[in-house]
Amino acid sequence: MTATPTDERAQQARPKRADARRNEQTLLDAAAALFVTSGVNAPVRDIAARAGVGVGTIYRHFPTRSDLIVAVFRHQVEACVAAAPRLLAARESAHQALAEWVDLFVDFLVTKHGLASALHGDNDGVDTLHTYFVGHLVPACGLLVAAAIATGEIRGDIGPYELLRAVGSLAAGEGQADDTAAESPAERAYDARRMAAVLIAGLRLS
Amino acid sequence: MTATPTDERAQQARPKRADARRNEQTLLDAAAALFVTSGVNAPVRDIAARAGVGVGTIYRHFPTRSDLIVAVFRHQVEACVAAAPRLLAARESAHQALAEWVDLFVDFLVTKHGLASALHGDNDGVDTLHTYFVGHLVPACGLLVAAAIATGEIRGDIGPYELLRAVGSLAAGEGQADDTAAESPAERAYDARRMAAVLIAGLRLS
DNA sequence: ATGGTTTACGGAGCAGTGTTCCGCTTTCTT
DNA sequence: AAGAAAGCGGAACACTGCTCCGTAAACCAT
Repeated sequence: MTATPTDERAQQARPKRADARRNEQTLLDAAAALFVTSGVNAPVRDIAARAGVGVGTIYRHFPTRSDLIVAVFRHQVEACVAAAPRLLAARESAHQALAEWVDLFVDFLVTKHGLASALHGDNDGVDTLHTYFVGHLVPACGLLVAAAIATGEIRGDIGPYELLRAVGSLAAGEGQADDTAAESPAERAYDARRMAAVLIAGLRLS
Repeated sequence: MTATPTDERAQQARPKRADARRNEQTLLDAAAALFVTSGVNAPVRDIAARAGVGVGTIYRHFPTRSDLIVAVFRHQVEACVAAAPRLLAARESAHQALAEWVDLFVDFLVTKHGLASALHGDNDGVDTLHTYFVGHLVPACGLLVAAAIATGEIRGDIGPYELLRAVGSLAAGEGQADDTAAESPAERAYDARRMAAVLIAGLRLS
């Protein structure tokens, strides 16, 4: 244990092979493209084929599908996290900031085919995905919730975790077979943003 | 087309064979039992094995998984439908009746492994399931919503269909890996009933 | 350059799904 | 009892996720 040089991983214990780095990026691009057209549950073989690699290569770089999804959406999640304090500072009311942030979050989820559903872990290795999202977004959401509680705008017995889960669930509902162009008054199509807004409204103290 | 006797199907054009009727019931029992232990996505082979029939027999009686699910839960859905007018008559406030009915509905969904998720149609032949639920529950929910709108208790721009979908989505969120026995104030575990209640509260006119 | 070592790749193959199809069995009718 | 109709069983196919290991590529020392 002399100086444990391996701890200094930042000093590239040994950089990955060139083709490995190239393949990782290629895979990310292929996955991102396929996620748009076929949703986050696109077959592994398809992603591999699109990237021009074998399936083994995918599993080496991204052991579980969650790892791949997280890698693809990392930037957008971080942007969402960063928006929380910004909104809080820019808006007059904390509740208003929370509402807008939730809208942002829902927008992010519904524009990715099945991302919200994937969060719901029907599958097995979804832990990574869930953990990542919770780990990053709960603090951001918590900031806004705490602020709104402090100003007495919303009830104090709802935690950011459950709120996030609820909003995520509402977002998962969108994207079904809903071609009722009729738009009749009482049978309006499902809109996750609207329902999320209702939920946030329900947080208010009477 | 003389008298078209086949139209009078109620007059048993020709009753199903005895073994067919027996198998259908056996399958329903087997499916119900397996749905409890393994969720509504239990493998077709398992259901067939438990009923002691071949997989072909399942597909003959229930062409899609939705048909089977609908058949298994028909009674409970009808009970839920029947509860709506009863609650409306028994409660002072329409909003209160709506809240209790939603609670009933959420309870029904969360006690069936993955039923709510199945409603969310990741799969293909979920149309039947979705159609059945919507067809029966939207009117029931609509009754309560209309009453609450009429009394001026809730906003008038939310339809029963989207409300039902939202509640179903919230219910789908429950049943994850959530063993946080800690129950810390801000990180409370997800409870679909609580969140559904918040949603219903959000319907109120300020 | 060259040889040896390490790293990474490819894709065949396994296991678990849903779904179809058709020869055989059971039931019903006469 | 015999023929016809209805129903059954499960092999077989298609499509998944995932593993494993022989082979190829990249790297490093000389």
